[in-house]
Amino acid sequence: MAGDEIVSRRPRAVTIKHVAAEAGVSLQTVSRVINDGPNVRDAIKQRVVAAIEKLGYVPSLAARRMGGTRSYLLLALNDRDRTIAGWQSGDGTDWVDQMLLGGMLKCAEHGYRMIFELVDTHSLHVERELTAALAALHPDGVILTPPHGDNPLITRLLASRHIPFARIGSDGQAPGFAIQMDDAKAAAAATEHLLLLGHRRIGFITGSRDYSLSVKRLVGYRSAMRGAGINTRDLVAEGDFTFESGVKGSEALLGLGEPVTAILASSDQMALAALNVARARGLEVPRDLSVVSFDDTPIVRFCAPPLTAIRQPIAPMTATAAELLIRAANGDEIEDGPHVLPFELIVRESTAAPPR
Amino acid sequence: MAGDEIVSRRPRAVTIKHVAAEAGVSLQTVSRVINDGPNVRDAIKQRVVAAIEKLGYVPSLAARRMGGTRSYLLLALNDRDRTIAGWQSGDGTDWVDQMLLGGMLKCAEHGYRMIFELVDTHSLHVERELTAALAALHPDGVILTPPHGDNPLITRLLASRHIPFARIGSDGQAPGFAIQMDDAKAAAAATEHLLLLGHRRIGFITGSRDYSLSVKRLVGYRSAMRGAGINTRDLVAEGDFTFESGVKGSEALLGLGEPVTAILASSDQMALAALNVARARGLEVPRDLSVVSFDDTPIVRFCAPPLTAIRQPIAPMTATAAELLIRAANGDEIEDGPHVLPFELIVRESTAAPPR
DNA sequence: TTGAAAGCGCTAACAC
DNA sequence: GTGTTAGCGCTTTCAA
Repeated sequence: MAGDEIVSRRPRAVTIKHVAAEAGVSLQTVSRVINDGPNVRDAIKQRVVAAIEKLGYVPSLAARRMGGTRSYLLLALNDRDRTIAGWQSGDGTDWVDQMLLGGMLKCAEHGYRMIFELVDTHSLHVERELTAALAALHPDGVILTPPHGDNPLITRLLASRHIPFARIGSDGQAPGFAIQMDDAKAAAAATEHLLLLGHRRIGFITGSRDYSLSVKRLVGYRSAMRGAGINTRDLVAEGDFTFESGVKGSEALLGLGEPVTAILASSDQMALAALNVARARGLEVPRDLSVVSFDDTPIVRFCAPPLTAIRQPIAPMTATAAELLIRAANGDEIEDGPHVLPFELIVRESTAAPPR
Repeated sequence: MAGDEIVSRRPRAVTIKHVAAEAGVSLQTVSRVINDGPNVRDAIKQRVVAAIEKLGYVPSLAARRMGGTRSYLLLALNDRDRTIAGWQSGDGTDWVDQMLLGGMLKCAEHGYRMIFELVDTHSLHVERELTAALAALHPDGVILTPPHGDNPLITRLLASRHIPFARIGSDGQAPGFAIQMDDAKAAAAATEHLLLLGHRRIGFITGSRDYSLSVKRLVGYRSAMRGAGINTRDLVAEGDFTFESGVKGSEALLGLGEPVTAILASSDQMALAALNVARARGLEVPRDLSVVSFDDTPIVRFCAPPLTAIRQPIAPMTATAAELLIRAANGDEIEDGPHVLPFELIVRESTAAPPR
């Protein structure tokens, strides 16, 4: 170990200086090459690139953030309570996974990282929590998932600080990039699928009021029903996406004087609940009752019977969010939204013609 | 907007300077308070804390990393191919979610963040990929999930750079903190559960050879069978955790001259495959065939019938990993491992006495 | 027990 | 086109 006294405690990594020395140019020139800046002759660029290759140089995010105006970080915000509850109960929802799939991979393409955080949308401290995360990380953009995109405390704070943000599954009439699927059209499509099978008593279980998309889905369902000349007065049950609320809603709809023959549920958990309630009442799905889910999560594919469902493009929406934010950080002009991504109606074995 | 010319383009956040000025002390004193350092009188500490509160100051991670020796970042590494394939196919595995649950929340307790990355364990570029992530982020520690913890290219690189790392589900005889459940004992427990029900022809489908825990599970199964005086010569099928390999393995085991009456599968996907193969052969579970899964993921709870399964403590293991790494970054002495966390055998409806 | 000075690795602004 | 300088917000080191 002779000579090792010279080795500093903090092992020095390859920095821009080493590259500059290796290529025989100034720091600034290396910086320009890294950032694809103008005013570098091709020959020099080659030399720098070669030096970077040779030394295996990768710039430090922290240093870039300190020197410059960007952090190469995107912050993805999810609702704390709902997310943790879902993880702990193992509810089988893959929202977060799909977000990672879309967001992480898109970030990686551009040298960005996506950092996941949980904040309490209902807490009085939302602003404090968010401020703290912003101060610690200085993200170049923030991705808001429902219901955060509909929370004015959050959107106003972000807007006032001029931090670009994207709202997934949230309305177009506000600051921030709106990225959505057409929830109304999706609900209408699901309803029409049931109408086409011959159903007329089609019940709808809504999502939580915190989510603007809950309303849009209800609107889509109502318009499809109205188009078929059916009154929906007694056919709507209020839910909040949870299994329990799905149980309540299903029982209400199946306990009507003239019970429903089909249930369109605004979440996978509520659809599963409908399945359970039906079974408890001796109803067979889809023979006696058709069920449609609004989430196409793994469990609705593996449950018995596999459920007909609307597939939300969560990964593509998150990828789009990341891309818009990165482009915004690059100073690009972004086309006006809302950015609407296509849904899919996936027909499986939980829907059939009504009994009789 | 008069006076706004003074506002810089880059909106200045609250920094340590502001806090120092507000409290009437030097930067250094504020830094000491933030870092819980020694040599600060209580009265002064109070003043600083009050100033921090008042201004809503939160230190910038990037600046702390630049100035000091730590980044307050932990890097969690997952296998790229397997993870992405799982996300895209919606296989219902909640490994990543459970890691986030355990890791993120533990990090948050200590002002740390966990950053998720995917690297290709089989690629020739593992080292390049990992080096790049290390250079960009300078994490204070790395969490390795299977099979990365068993990849010497990765562990050696980390060890040589003196970056603390934790290996989840990997063996104790190597550098890095080993965090595991007792895979052998778990396999034995599952086997004994089946033996107790009266089974003797118990088939086992192994996991991928890349994973050291695959071997340990096989060992546990074998020892339990040996204890019951049963020869396992024809009872072991090789799988790789995937559904397809589960189909193959199940078919082999059910196609034996004297077919198995129970299958212990090393993953949820393979257990599901066993269920499918059984159904295709007109076998009813658990009447004609018992099935035990080695993952307790949401789908094995929602499938029909819900599967008896070993529950791996993924969230607690990840939390432990994060905690050990953070303590290591704090310079604490860490007790010798391996750190073994308890598993659970959860009996559901897929296991019963053998036919006849 | 406190403060002052230096420097981390990079980018921005400007000079050449 | 290219290089020089200053400074980002902290921690470290050393002096007081």
